[in-house]
Amino acid sequence: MTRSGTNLEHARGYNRRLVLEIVRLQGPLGRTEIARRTGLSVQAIHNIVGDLVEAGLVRRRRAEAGGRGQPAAEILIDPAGAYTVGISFDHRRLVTVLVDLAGSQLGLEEHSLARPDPESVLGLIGGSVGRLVRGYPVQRIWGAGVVIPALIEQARPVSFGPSSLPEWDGFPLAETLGRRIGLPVYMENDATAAAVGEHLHGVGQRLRDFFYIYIGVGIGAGLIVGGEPYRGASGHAGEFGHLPVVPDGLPCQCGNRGCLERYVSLSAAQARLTGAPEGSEAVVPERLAEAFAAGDPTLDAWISDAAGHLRRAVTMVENLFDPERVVIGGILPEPILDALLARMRPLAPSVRGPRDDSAIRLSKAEVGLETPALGAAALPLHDGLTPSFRLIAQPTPSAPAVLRVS
Amino acid sequence: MTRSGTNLEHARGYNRRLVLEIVRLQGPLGRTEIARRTGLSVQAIHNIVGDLVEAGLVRRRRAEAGGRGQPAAEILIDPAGAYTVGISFDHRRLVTVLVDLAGSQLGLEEHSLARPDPESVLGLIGGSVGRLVRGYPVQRIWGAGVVIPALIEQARPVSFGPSSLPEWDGFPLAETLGRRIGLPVYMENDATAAAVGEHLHGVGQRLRDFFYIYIGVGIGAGLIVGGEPYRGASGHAGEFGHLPVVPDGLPCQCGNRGCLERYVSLSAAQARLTGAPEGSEAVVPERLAEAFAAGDPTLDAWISDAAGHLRRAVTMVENLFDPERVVIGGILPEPILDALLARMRPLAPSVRGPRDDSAIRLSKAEVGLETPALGAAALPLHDGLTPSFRLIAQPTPSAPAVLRVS
DNA sequence: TATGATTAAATCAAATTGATTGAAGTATCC
DNA sequence: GGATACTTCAATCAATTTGATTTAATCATA
Repeated sequence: MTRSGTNLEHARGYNRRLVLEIVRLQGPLGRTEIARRTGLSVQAIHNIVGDLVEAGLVRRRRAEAGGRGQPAAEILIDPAGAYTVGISFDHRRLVTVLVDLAGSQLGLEEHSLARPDPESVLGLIGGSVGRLVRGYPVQRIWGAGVVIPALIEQARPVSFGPSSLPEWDGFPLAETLGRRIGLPVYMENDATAAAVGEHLHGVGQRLRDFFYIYIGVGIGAGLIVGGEPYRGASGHAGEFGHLPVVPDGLPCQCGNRGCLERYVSLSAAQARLTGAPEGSEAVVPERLAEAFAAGDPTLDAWISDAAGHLRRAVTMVENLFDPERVVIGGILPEPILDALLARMRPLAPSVRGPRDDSAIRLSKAEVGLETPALGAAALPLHDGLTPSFRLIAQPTPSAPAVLRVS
Repeated sequence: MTRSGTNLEHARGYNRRLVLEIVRLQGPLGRTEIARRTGLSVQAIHNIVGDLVEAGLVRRRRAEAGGRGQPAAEILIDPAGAYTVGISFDHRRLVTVLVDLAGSQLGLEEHSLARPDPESVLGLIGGSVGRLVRGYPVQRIWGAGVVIPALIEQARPVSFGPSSLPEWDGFPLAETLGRRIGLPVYMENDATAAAVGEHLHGVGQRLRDFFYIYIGVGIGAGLIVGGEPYRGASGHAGEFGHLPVVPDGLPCQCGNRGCLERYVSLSAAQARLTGAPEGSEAVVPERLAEAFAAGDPTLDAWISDAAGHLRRAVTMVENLFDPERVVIGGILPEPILDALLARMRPLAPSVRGPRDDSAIRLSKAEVGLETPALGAAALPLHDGLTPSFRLIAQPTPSAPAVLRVS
C-alpha cells in the first residue's frame, strides 16, 4: 500500500488536534500565545478554538489582568469534553474504569475471575460498562480500550500469558465487545497501553521518544516514537521478554534460551519464591508484596539478580534506540519495584557520553493494579487527541471524535 | 519546542514529494493511476505532475496503446533532474562520487590519505568536487553529503574511529565545507548514511522499517523508521557497536565490557589476524580479503565467532524493533560478508512466530569501498525527495529543492 | 471496413475551504 | 490620553475538489 496525499480538510483536522494537544499539555494559554507556539496566524487559532469550544473540548476563562494590554482569555481543557472506558483482565481479575478527557479516574469496578471464558467475561464487562457510563452523555464517550497480557494480532489475542487459555486464542474480542457495548473498541497488549497512558498523563507527557518497560505476569515493552506507539513491522515490537540476556540460560517456550522474561517478571519471581515451576499456578502479586514486607531472603536475591539483568537490558535499549528516557512500571508491588530500581543503579555508562550525562535516564511510572485498565482507557483518548501525521494522509481512519467537530 | 501547524503551502510540498516518490519507486505510471494510488483527484495530479515536469524532475512519455480507452501518458523520473555529491573519508582514503536522481554513479575520484588534517582534506575535496560537477548545471546540484566513521553531533565529528584523530574532534566540517564548495552539506555517520542509500536505491527501497547493520572499521547501525532515518533522542540511536553481547567480555574504551564491536568489525578481525592490539595500526580491508582467499584458519575462526555474536544481536534487534528486515552491509570484503551471512543462519526463532516465518528476515546490502560515499550522496537526495511529514509542519526547514518548484 | 458504442485518460472551468493578510475594535496599564 | 496587546471582522489567496467536456483508443455490429 502506498502513502496518501493530503488536502485542506486533513490539515484542518491536524491543526485542531495540534491546538488541543498544546492546550492540554501546556496548560491554560491565551490565543495569541497558541498562535505563537504553533506558527499559525492568530485568526486561524481564533477559528480553531471556536470550533473546539463548540465541541465542548475546551473552555474559555475570563482573563486575570496582569501585564500591559488587554488580558488574554485563557483557553483550557474541559475534562467533561470526553470520556473513555478502560478494561483489563487476566486469569484472575477484571478491572473496568471510566476516565475523562483529563485522565481522571471517575469510577472503577473489579471482579475476580477463575478460568475466564469469553462469554462470561463479556457479560461481566457489559454490566460494568453499563453501570460506569450511566449518567454520562453517550455522544461524549469516545470508546473503550481493552488490555490483556497477550500478543495481539488483528485485534485478536494469539497467546494468553505464560499459562495460555486456549478458549481465547484467536477470539475476535474487539469486534464482539464492540457490538455488545456499542462503542469503538481499541485493543492492545498491556505494555503498549501502559506506555500510551504514561505518554498522555504520566512522566511520558513531555517525552516524544521513550521506552516503557512493563513488568507484569511476564515482561514487555511499549515504544513511543515521535509521540506515537511503535508496533513494528508485524506488530511484535517490544517483545522485551524474549530478549536474550543469558547465553545458554534457562529454556523458554519461545524456543530460545536465556530470555529476559525467565528472570524478570512476576511469574519468574513467584516461581523462585515458591519453587514451583513457572506457569503451574496463577501469579498473585499480593503474595510477593507480603514476602517482601517480611524480608524474605529468596525474594531479595531475586531482586538483585533481576536488577542485574534489567541493567544490561537497559544498556541494550539505550544503545539501539537512544530514547529520551526508559520508564519502568507494571503491576509489580511498588516497594519491590523501588528496590529493583535502586539496585539497577548505577547504570552502565551512557551512549550519550560524558557530555550529556545530566539527563534523567530512568524513571518509575505510575504503578498499581489499575495501571493496565488506565492504559486501556488511554487508547481511545490517544486516538482522538493526538495530532498524528497519520491523520494528514488521505483515507481518514476511523473518523476520531475531534474531527467530528461540525 | 512545540510542533507546528500546517497550511496549504505545506500540503502542496508534501503532495509534490509524494507523487515524485511514487513515480520513482513504482516506475512509469499514468496520471490516473497516480491519482488512484495517492487518493488525490486526477486534476490535482495533473497540476502536480505539470509542476514536476516543469522542474525537470519527471518526463512524460508517449503511451503505448494496449487496453481499452485512451492510453495513459507515462510519467517517469528524469535522472538528469538532479545531481548530488557524496564524500567519504577515513584515515586512509577519500572517495568522492557524483550521482544523479536515479542514484546512478556518474563519476568517482579517489585519494589516499595519511594522517589527514582538515585543511589538506578540504583542499582535496574541493578539487574533486569541482572536477566531478564540471559540465553539469549548477542549479540542479542539490547538495553534498559527507560521511565519516564517527559520531556526529551538530554537524561536527566528536570522535573519529577507534584510533581517534584529535585534529578533527569538534571541527565544523559541514559548515566549512559548505562555504568552500558552495553547496548545502549534509553530514552523517557511515551506518545511517548507508541505510539511507539502501532505502533510496537498494533492498530497502520497498521497506519502510528496517535495521541496517554496517560493518566498517567499527560496527554501527542505521535505523529507518517509517521511511525516515531515526537518530534517537540525542542522535546516538544505532550505537550498535556497544551493544553488550558477552557478559564480562573484552574491555572497551566506552567503559563497558563485551561490546559487539570488540568482536565484529574490521578492526576486530584484523587484530585477531595479526595479533596486534586494536587501533595500533590502520585497518586494511584488502589484507583481510587476501587472508580469506588464502583460507587463513584464524580468520575463519573469527568469522564463525562473529556470526554467533551477530546472530544473537539480530535476535535482540528483532525482539525490540520488529523491523521488516535486517540488512547487513559495509566495507567488509564481499566474500567474507557472504561467509558471515551463511554462518549466521539459521537465525533464532522469529518473534513473528511460526505463522509468519516465510518473510525474508536478513538481506545483504550492496557492499564495496564506495558504499559510504554513495550513502553520503543519498543524503541530499533523501532530503529533497522524501514526502516526510516533517515538511508539513510550519517552519519550512532548509527549503529543499523540490519545494522550489516555482 | 465503416460506423457507432464503450472505455479510459486528459483537460477546462467553477466552486470550495481553511489559512493568510489587512484593518478596526476593545481592554488594561502607565 | 497614549501605549500595548488581545480579539474580531472582512477580503484575499492558494491548492484541492467537483462537474462537465474533449480526446483517443478498443470493441461490436452491420
